[in-house]
Amino acid sequence: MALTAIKGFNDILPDESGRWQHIEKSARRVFELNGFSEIRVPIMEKTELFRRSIGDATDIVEKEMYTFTDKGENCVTLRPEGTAGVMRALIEHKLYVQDPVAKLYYLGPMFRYERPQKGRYRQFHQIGAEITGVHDPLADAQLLNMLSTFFREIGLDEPALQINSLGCPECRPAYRNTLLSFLDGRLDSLCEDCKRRFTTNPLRTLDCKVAGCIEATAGAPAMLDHLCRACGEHFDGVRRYLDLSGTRYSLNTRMVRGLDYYTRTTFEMVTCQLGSQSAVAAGGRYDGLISQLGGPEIPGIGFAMGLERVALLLSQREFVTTPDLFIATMGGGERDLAFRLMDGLLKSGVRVEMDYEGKSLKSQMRRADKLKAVYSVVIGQNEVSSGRAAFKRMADGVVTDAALSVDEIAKVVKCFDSPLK
RNA sequence: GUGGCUAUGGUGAAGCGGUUAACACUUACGACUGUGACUCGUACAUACGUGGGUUCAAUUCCCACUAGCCACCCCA
Repeated sequence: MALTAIKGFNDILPDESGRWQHIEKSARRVFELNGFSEIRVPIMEKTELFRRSIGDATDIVEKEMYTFTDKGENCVTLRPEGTAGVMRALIEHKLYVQDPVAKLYYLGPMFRYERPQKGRYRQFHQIGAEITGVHDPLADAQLLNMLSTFFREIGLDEPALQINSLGCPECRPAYRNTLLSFLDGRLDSLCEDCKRRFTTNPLRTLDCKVAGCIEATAGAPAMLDHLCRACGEHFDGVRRYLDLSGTRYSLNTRMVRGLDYYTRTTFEMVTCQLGSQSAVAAGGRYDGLISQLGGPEIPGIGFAMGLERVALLLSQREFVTTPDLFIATMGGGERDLAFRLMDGLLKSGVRVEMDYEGKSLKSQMRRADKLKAVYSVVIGQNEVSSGRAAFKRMADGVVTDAALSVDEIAKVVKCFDSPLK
């Protein structure tokens, strides 16, 4: 095959797009119910934005970004995540002036140059939501509750919510030192990766999957036990509100984050059904990010979920739209009448299909069956002269006689319309 | 960036040195010329990822490349 898609860039074919639309529609409904508005931001930004927000030393910025110089000599990057662009827009348009609290959601493609594997591609899609301008843990809890509700709405019991707190610039450094001295004594029993992480990102060791490391860090100090007073109270507040709203969660004191901007509350929706890509959605609080990007001191919290992963969890489910009526014709002059009827029915909201190429009646009926049309009708000379036709309900073969007018046909077809449509 | 596995039609696959490259699904047409589903029949890979090599002979063995998948790293 001469021309193929780029590695890690996938087509979403018609048999999958229904599932994607189901996810997107549900997200919009749940988020808008919670008072979130959609924001649409560019998929490319100045590279500087991501370096400043995600963190220069993170893997994303160091080796995974699609960065290039455009024809005007600007260094630009295909967005590897959504929060940075949304915060840039918030600051650029001073959205916080009119309303100090912003609740925004976005959806669209993100790009990361990684080695593709299950549930992880170079172009992938996220739906995310952000609340800015609220310090109170009530915001954290509402966001988490909304996320859980979303998963319930699309029909998934999994994934499960896990939460943690990463503290703030006040208490994290001290904890980091505590952890370092703990690990220092056990360096020998850690895996090669973790030995490297000891200097680069010691918190990550808590998240290591190697058995030896899990054993060695069994009694490791947890950030949760080392939070400063303010962070501790905040986290207690989050938990209290989660309980009040009946949002189920568990603590995961070993959860860490890949982006530098996170503070305090962090969370993940995890599943065990997706191999190593256990996080279906993740996020946290980023109280320092907006000021770091040149905006005012405004706190924020948000999450992003990976649509490919959600779609994978939903992959057993069918999402197809079927025609209400298939019009078969005998050929010749009836096709004009059939086409006019189809046009009228389509305009009144009835999903109609008819044969395009003058195939045999048998072929047409087979097609009606394959498309899972609810009704079929054959129009030939008899029907043209009588002005009536037999509408056959495909599921059980029951036939209803009706006049060949848009209104009459719509009545027949609609009365069988399931309330789900 | 590092490993492992795999590459046969629209799809799922059998074949593992000489075959008309099975079988099933899908698709098309027909048996049933004004009615689908079930059944039956017919048709549908000059072709086995690409390039080399071994051999009288390679889809089958070897090498390289490329692609895909899975895992690591990291992440949603």
